Amino acid sequence: MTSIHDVARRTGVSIATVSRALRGLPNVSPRTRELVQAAAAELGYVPSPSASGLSGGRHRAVALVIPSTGRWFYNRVVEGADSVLRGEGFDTFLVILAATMRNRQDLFRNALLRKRSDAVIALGIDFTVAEKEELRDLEMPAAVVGSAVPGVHSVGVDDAAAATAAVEHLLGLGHRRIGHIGGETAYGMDRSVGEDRSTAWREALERHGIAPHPSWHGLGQFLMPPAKAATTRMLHGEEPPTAIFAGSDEMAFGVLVAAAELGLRVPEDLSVIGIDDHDWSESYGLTTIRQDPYEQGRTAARTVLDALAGVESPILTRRSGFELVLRRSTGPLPRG
Amino acid sequence: MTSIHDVARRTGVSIATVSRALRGLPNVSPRTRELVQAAAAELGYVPSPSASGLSGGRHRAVALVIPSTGRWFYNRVVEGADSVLRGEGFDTFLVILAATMRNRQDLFRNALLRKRSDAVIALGIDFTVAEKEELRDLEMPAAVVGSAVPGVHSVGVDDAAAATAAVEHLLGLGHRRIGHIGGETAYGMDRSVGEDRSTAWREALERHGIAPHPSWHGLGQFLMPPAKAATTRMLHGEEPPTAIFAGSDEMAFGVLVAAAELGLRVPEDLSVIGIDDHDWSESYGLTTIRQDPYEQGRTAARTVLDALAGVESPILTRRSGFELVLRRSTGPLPRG
DNA sequence: GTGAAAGCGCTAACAA
DNA sequence: TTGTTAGCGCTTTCAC
Repeated sequence: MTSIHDVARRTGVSIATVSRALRGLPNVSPRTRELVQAAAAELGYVPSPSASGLSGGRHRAVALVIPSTGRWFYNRVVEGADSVLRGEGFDTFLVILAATMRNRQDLFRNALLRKRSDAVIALGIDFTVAEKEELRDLEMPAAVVGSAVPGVHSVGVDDAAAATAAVEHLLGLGHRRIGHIGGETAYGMDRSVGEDRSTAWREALERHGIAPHPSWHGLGQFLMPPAKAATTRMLHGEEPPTAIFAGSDEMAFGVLVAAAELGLRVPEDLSVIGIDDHDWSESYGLTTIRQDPYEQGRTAARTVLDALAGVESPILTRRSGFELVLRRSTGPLPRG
Repeated sequence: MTSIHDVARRTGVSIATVSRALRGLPNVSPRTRELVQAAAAELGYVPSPSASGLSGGRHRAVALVIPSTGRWFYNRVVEGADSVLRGEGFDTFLVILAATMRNRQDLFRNALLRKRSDAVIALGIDFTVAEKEELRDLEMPAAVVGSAVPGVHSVGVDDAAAATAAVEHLLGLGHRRIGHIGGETAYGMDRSVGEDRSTAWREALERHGIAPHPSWHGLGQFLMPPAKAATTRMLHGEEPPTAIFAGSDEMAFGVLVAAAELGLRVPEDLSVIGIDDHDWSESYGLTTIRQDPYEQGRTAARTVLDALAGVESPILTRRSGFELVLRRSTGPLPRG
């Protein structure tokens, strides 16, 4: 494993100069810098993260905290964040909050995390009050993806607006009995995302003078199987809806499967809309509100990287865009 | 950030003793050890991975190399591996082989990876010959999940056997026109997994005197959308199959969606079987060959951890189990 | 059973 | 512009 000394020896300069040259610091003559860079490349030298972490406090790693690996959204964010991090020479290490609460004690106060990484990106997590404070008081850059935490950088769609757009689409098609499969109860999930979407659904209906029937609100935990089950129950209820707004595309898939099993045609008998534009949505012909988690991950990564570089942007809550994608799963309310 | 010195001061012993006590090394009196452990707990002391990495060469981290985050199988393996790693105090850091080849140069020779982690777990990767050698010659423990690499620890199902079981199931139901949606062409994937399954399909048919029609073999890239597209083409061909064996459940979902769109009833008009037992398969009523990637991840993690502890097991290729899970997507060939 | 001291490979003053 | 030096927080001889 070649060290900084090897590069120094090879170039005839001191290790301090090698360090400066390689990190792009000033006070290095262009010629020296070139020489050093050439030697480093030739020798395949890569600075030891342990050593620089110890001495300079820079570990060249950021922690990515996710509730689980099981949802499309998280995976996309992880890939997005990792792509810019790796591009800048940072490693990404994963903190998966398993179903067991164990890993979650003092989540952000956790010394290991702090001793190993330079920044934290946390996604879609239903933070406790204590955790929000920990996050805010963390002595390193942090960003959250999904929901806003006061005092911390965040990226995400405006959930209320996105959900409203979905419901308005159904209302515009003439539907009035509009059900909703929400995700707000899942453990460890960002509660506010699910709640904001559900609240927006309810309020949109009420604005149009519709009082949602209690059976129109099902709980899908942001997962396909429970969404399917909830939909089946809903469609068996009295006054079944003619349209369903699912809080995520994965839940919308569950709605579609449930409908198919009951022999309902989509969109003739039931219109379905989701949020996300999952990789599979086009194949399902699912109408949805598209958002871009990959880009959100990239933005979060850039934010913490900027902060590490001293470029502290004042913008705290960043809203990423969304758009309605029309496909085959929604249609006008048939004249009854 | 409390350091080893704080613990030493608090206990009145030297830092060397603290180090020994905490790591469970011999030559520490029981009483001292207790005192040290108590003080460490009280102070919330966690050894700095950078420092121990630098001095002792133990980083307490393992690299998890995955092609992408987009497939269920990988995610399950990652969660499984992470669960045991974290349990032993190791961090998991991710190396995602993006679609761009960039990250892949000298994959396992990559100094950064070696300077940061104690072991490597690589999954489902279509290794080049050079990479297989790098992996074998790596001066740290390694394990692969999915396919066997000669000379390296590996875990995975016997793909040929699992695929054969799937096809035999369809044959047993009387089907003879059995199509296959395979995954062997996807970039960056472990080619042998897809190929082994496809070969097994072909051989099973041939053993029964059936010459598979060329149109019966579609390419699904281990992803749902291309699997759906390939299925649609296959079912539109001459001599459409009465049953389809998909190389993974995600591809089987694509088959189901394609069939539904064409108005085919499952299993009356088309039987479908997959491999995996994906989280969603039960909701789809999909008959499948179940395997357990979570457990495979755990096994891989234990293997490298054992090796790090000096317990080098001689078993190189570990076969993990599979079983047929009967659901509603397969049925007897209707008498034509 | 325990401590002192030398390093691991870097970064960050401070000199020159 | 460059080099020297003192750590960063541990592990690991080697003494005691």
